[in-house]
Amino acid sequence: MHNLTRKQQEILDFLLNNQACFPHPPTLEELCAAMGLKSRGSMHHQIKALIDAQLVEPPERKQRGIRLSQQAKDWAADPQSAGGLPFVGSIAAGRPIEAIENISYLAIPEQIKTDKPCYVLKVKGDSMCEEGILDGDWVVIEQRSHARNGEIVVALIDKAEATLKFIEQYPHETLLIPANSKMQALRYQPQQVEIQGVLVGQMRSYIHRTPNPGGFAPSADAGRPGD
Amino acid sequence: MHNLTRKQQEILDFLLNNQACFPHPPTLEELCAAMGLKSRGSMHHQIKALIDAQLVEPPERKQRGIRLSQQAKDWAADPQSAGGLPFVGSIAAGRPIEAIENISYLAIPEQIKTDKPCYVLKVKGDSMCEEGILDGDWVVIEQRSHARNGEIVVALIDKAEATLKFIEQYPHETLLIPANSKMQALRYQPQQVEIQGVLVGQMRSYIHRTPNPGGFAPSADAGRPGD
DNA sequence: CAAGATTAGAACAACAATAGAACAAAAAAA
DNA sequence: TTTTTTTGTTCTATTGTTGTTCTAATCTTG
Repeated sequence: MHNLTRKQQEILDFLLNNQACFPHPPTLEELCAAMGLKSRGSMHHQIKALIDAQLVEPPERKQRGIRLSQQAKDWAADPQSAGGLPFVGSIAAGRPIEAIENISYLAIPEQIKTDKPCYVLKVKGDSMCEEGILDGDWVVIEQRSHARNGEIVVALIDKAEATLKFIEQYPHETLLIPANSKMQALRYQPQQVEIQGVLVGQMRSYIHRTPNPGGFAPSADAGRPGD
Repeated sequence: MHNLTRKQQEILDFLLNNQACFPHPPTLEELCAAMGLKSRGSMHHQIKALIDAQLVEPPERKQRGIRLSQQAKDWAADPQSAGGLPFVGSIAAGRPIEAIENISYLAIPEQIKTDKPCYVLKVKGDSMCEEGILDGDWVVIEQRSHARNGEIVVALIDKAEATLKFIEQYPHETLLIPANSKMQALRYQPQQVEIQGVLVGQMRSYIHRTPNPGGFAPSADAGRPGD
């Protein structure tokens, strides 16, 4: 996350500190003037880096000036949560993602996330239990809109329901496959299924967990030698 | 671990104490000026040692200034237990814990650890797969020598083999119960089993994971309609 | 003294930052 | 509408900065 050069940091700090000074988002030229540069191209080079770092909104070929991303503003408001990933809500098969009100940030170890933008969801339900993803687990999702077959994705179905499943995409249908032998794979038209991210990490707390959850209670007599 | 020379310690202290003074991470030259050296090369010689000691981020030929590693910052915040947890090795059922040479420290989220001393192990084997603990997962273990029935523990058997299992302790025997229906519970005399810690957290990376691991591959024909 | 630590200084390669030109899309003006 | 201006984008060449390596000299410590 902190792979900014010193100049990029300087520009970012400038944008954060002088946010109020500009009535409208500044253009490249205005920024050049404000920071003493003579070439728009040079400034763009720096801004591009900030866009890649998700700190400035990508303008998508419109001309509306340089605007800081929400992430950058959050980061300024709460430097503590720097590097943390947003915990955006919980996902239960068959419902929209249940967003939480106060977005909090979790410090996620490098090992279970990627360089790209990620977010965290809490899992509800057992549709992936045979993959070791249980009710109450956190999952780290890399934000992207495409996936390879066999990956586990957050899929939005008919723009209404969100679910965490294995995905298999074929020309004329998309399969969403649970990891629970009691459940069936779901068939959809490709255009019904919108990928919202791909699973890159998972974690679980055993601190407030009931000893034997999830229907996988280890029955003591399973293989228990007779006396 | 800390085989630093005097000068190296001095520079490290300087970096720790003056962290706030530098708006951006200092360059070698700035550090020279701040500490009264005249040669970048000399400063680099010292910084190199700190990089080797994992106390300064390796810049990988980028130019983003001298930045302390997370480990160094944690160490400063709490010299006793350095924020991150020690990753001490891997545990496979039926073998001693396989210690690794260079103990590294992982930053573990608050949510999956406790206030008490913890350490991290990598899991090998599928003996707990039905509890959602798969081969290759990391587990966070709270260091203690007793457990309640139904907790998952790191148990040392006959002072030789280590294993991760559910525990059930009775006056005259101790059961170590896997979460894998293909495996059997193990019976021991209480004095044969030494508890080395209790599971408090777990995490998993899907980044370098083969799509369908662990014998729980989602068979695409489970519920898949015929074409 | 001898070994190791520290330093200055030069030289180098990789990277970063810049200006400037040219282009395309959007917005504004005619 | 058409024309003009603004704005973001891309590209190249140039310059400056930074980390790195090396050598030799100096300092410290047992």
